[in-house]
Amino acid sequence: MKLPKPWWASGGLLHLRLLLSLVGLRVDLDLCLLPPVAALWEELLPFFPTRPASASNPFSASEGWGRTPLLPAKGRLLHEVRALGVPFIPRTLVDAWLVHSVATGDADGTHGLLGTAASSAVGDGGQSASAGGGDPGEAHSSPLAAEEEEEEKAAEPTAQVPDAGGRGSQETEVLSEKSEAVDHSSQQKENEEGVSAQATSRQQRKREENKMTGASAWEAEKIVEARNESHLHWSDTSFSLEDLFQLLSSQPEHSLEGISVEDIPPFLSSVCESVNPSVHNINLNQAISHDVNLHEAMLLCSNTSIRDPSARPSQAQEPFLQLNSPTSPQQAIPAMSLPLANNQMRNLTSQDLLYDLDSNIFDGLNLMSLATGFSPLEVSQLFEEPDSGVSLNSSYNSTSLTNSNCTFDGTNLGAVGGCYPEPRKHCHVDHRTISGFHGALECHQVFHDHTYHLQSGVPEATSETFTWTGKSQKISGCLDDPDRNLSRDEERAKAMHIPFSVDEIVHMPVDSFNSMLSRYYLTDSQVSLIRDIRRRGKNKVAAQNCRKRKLDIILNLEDDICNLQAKKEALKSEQTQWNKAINTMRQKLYDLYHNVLNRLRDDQGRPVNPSHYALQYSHDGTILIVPKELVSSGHKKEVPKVKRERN
DNA sequence: AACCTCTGTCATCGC
DNA sequence: CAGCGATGACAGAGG
Repeated sequence: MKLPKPWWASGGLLHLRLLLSLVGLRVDLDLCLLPPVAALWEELLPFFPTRPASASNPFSASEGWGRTPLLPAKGRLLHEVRALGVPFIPRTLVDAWLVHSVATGDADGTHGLLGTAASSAVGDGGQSASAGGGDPGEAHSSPLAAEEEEEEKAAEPTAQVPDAGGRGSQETEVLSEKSEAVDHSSQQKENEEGVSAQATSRQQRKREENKMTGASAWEAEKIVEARNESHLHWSDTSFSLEDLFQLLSSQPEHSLEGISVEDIPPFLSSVCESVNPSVHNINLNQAISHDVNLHEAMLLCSNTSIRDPSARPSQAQEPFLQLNSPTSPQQAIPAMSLPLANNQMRNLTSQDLLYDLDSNIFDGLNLMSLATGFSPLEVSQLFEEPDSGVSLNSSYNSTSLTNSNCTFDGTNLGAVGGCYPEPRKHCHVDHRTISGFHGALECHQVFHDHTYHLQSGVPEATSETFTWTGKSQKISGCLDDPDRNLSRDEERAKAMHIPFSVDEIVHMPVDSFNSMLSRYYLTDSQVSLIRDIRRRGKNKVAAQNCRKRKLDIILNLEDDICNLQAKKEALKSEQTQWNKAINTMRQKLYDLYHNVLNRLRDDQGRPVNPSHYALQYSHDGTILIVPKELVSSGHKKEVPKVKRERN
């Protein structure tokens, strides 16, 4: 029978990963332990593009999607385990391997990953799993004998789906490596050659199966061990789609049961509902059939009602990269609405603000992604919840630095040229009152006029009329009073019979002043006094302007303090919201963790006690299911890699 | 009387 | 070099 082109060769594995992510099983568990996955496969399979038309049941071996000889290995392994009297009856190949390796005390090399310490651990786990029980009503009465029979049948030659350079070749290689001692690379190279490789692998498998049936028990055990080893290698690579089918088909009591979306772990549902509480039905079919990326798929439930995915096709792809992009921060967080306007985001702290936020928040996201096994992209979706209160686009009404016009250069200050601050004439500013401000948030926008009017030619701007405080007011009020108290210079000028007023002397232009001195006959003392009066007068105005500028600088600095404090408060509020979101995510992670562990079943269908097993995330991206005793006893490095998935 | 603020003045610097 | 503005420092007036 000519088999169709393996559809996983054209992106099927991506669909697999997408599906696993959708069902919240990014952690690569032993999938045969998870009946809902099989159910989900059954439901989602029609949406894969090149699914063979004849394969109405992908789990059926008769359609060419049959099981590999891995399953007989499992059967024999189970048989051995049962013969060893291990109380914990494994339901999966991995469990069988674990129990077998422990019970046989093979603690070295590949088999001894658990170590001797694992013996009691697994035993306890098995007992506790039996004792811990869970729901006895869910107990599956799956006789091992029937399973073994089925697996023995599965030892028959089955057509291996060719997969040029794919996982099929790896399996073929695995199956034949013990009997033929074929080099991996050469085998893979052969498989890449197409039909000839397919025929070769088939012949090798036949030979091995013949060996399996005809070999002695010792040989069979060696083969089992070899397969266990190869299974480790195989699991080191990844979990192929066909393997999934085979494992699922090895447990017919699970493969066809309970096909419903409800079997999907609640993680995705919670995510979608959190994004849009009104949307309760997850359109998984749409998510899959559209061949969307994971980000969009997880947002489909909300995109249909909230956003138009086509409106921002690029935003959904690399939000984190865009977020760190200094060019378009408003695009960086399209769905988030932090309480800062986009322009203010640029104006205020700009990239530093975003960087600080990113380093805190998205480090947290990345950490969470590490902890959960979800990508930061997926984790980030949780923060797009509209009810999270985290908003990047919501307007943040604060006085910005740009409005403060904190420019202290001489041009804006108007210092050069001797300008008076016009508003100061009409608005008496009590600096002590303003200085009493200690960063209260109710600080107002202060418009400081830094322009100082020219003194020259402006008689009202003289020292006598300048209404600053105290003495100046007294002086200005006595301008036209002949009995007013004269200033010292006025008194001196009056005593020296200077024919000009002090105001004229001070504010007269230099040329006019010089010509005036030349036109009148004046003694040297008079000229000296006139020059001193002019000098002191000008210096007095200059001192006033200087003090005014100094005051304005102080006021501007206080405004800056006010603005910065307001921003600080806003950032604190923002941080609080992010912390809430992180806590929400942490709780979801906790729930997901227990949800995954609760889906594990022992041989009697009872849930595995989550208190005895743990998901261990290693640095290389693998996720291990290990007994907690091993984790706590510090044998992490000896823990066998039950399953792994590489992102 | 002590303290503070305001103002004027001087000395100095830089343009 | 003179003129001028800016500014620190000081002193006196006034509160």
